This record gives sequence, C-alpha cells and structure tokens, in this order.
Amino acid sequence: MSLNNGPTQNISDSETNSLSDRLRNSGLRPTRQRLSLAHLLFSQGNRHVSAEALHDEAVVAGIPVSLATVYNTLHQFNEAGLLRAVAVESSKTYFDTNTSDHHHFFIENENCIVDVPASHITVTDLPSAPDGMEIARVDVIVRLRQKD
Amino acid sequence: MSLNNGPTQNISDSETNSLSDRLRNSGLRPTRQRLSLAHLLFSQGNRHVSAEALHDEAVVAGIPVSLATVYNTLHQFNEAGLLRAVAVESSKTYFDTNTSDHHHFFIENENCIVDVPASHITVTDLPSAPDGMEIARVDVIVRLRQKD
DNA sequence: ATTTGTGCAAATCGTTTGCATCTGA
DNA sequence: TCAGATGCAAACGATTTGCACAAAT
Repeated sequence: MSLNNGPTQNISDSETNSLSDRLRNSGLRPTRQRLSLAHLLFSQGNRHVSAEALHDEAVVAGIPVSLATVYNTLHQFNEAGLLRAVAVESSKTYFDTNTSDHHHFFIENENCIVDVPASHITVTDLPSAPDGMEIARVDVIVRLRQKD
Repeated sequence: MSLNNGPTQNISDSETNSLSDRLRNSGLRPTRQRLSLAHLLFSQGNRHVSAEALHDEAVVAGIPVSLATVYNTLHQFNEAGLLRAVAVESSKTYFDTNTSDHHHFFIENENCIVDVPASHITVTDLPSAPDGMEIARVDVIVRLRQKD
C-alpha cells in the first residue's frame, strides 16, 4: 500500500516511482495530486479528457483535488509535453494522452474525440509558411455525424 | 438612399435587394440588422470575424445592433450555410465568410485565421467512417508560430 | 394581426486568479 | 526552511437566455 491517504485506486510503488520520475524530469514536483491525476491519465491507454471529466473521475476515485488544481495540472502536463491539448469546438478544451503525431475524429453530437487509426491520413501540398513564420503543427479533424 | 435610418455605410438598393433575397432563401426575414450585418460580412471579400469584432464594427458604422443579436445572426447565418464556424482553440469562435471547401492557417500568437491559398493541401488515406456515421467535413488547421 | 426578431440585463459555462494555507525537497 | 503547490471562492470572458417591446409579413 502506498502512503496516499484517500484514493481507493491501487497504485503500486513501482508505478508511483516511474510516474514520479516522469514528473521530476519535466520539472514538476511529484505531489499527491499530480501523481494521482497522472495515474488516472496514463494507466488506461490513450484518453481524451476535459478538465471537468477528470475532476469528476478523481472525486469518484476518492482523490481529494480541486477543479482549479486539475486545470493547473492539465496545463502543466500539456506544456511539459506529457499531454496534448486538442481544439475541436471552442467551448471546451480536451487533453489527449497520446502525444505522438496523429489526427482525430470528432463525433459531432456526442462531443467525443477518437484517434484516427495510426498511419492513416496523409497531408500533402502543404503551402510554405509566410516569411518569418514556421509551421508548429498540422491538425486534421475529421468531423463525423450520424448517418440519415 | 435606402430606408435605413442610422447607418453611415452605403448600401445600394440593388445590393439590399440581393441580400434580402439571400436571407429570404435561407428562411430568414431580411430585417435591418441582418441586412446591415450581411453587408459588413459579405461586401469585403473573405473574412474571419468574431462576434465581438463584428459588433464593434457595426457600432462604428452607426448600425444600432446589440451583441446578442450579432450572436443570433452569426449562428443563423452559419446554420443557413452563409457562413462557416471555424474552431481553433482560442476560446473564441470565428466565422468564415468563405463557405467553400478550404483550410486554414492559424497564427498562434496573434489569434488570427487566414485561408490557405486555394488548391493547396490534399488529404489522402482518409479512414472510412465507423458504422452508421458519415464524414461531415475534414478540417485542416496549419498552426504557425513566429520563427525563433 | 400574427409571427418573428430585437434589446437589455441577468444568467450560465468553462476557465483563471488572488490569496491564505499546506507540503515536499 | 521555504519555494512551490493547493484549495477555495470570487473574478472573468465568451456566449446564452428570458422577457417586454418593436418590426416584418
């Protein structure tokens, strides 16, 4: 059993250690909250979460953390390259735990993001960036809707 | 001179008539506000405006219109296909007067959207949509940042 | 006359911030 | 110890909504 007081989830000591290292390597102190959130984010394969959703999850898992801290943490993880913010519709921000080069489906009436299967989608004929600018990233969003 | 009471802009009767028809064809009553906003939007080539910006423009042009009406109008135009909402990330929604199939540059520190020169960008290897779904649209956003 | 649109101000939603308190190194 | 993290509640900006009034057909 780890030293965490509340959480009902199980985090092995070895996982805690590797998460700690990951945070430390990004210049972030491995605090209880950050470790717990990292566990929720990174131990379940690729995920696309909003701040609210992650906060709800944490509360359900018995992790004491405020919404403000969830926002802080998500942004810090994003800046550290542990996560990637995905822009779909400007109301809510989603964070993708898959930071490799890939694209997304967006299911319009469910407000749900899914990775496009790897190796699919090729973008060609990219125009060159205007003078003094460079291309930071190319995002492709394939918007899906219910047929009929 | 048209019957509009306030606006300092010049809208010819023939333009008013064609805008009227366009609105009517979309099932929208050609009211003073909608005509004036349509004029601002469609008489200056391709534009990418936010609700706030358009409202400011209208106020400067002497068009009496409330911000709420600008929001309503933009959404109605969007639904009618006269405009296209572009989602980037800045927490603000931009509306593009170019409704044809094309893509965008997004200049990161200026929060500014620019059309990618026509005929550029080809997307291939598109995965097929999951069962019961169809592709509504494919959006490509080329994010630019200042070099160095 | 009836339906639809408009303005205003208040309400809402996602997100950020200020500040006192706590915690990890 | 003490910089850095957290929680809370209040502040915020963009957008929406409710309702009385005005305008279009």
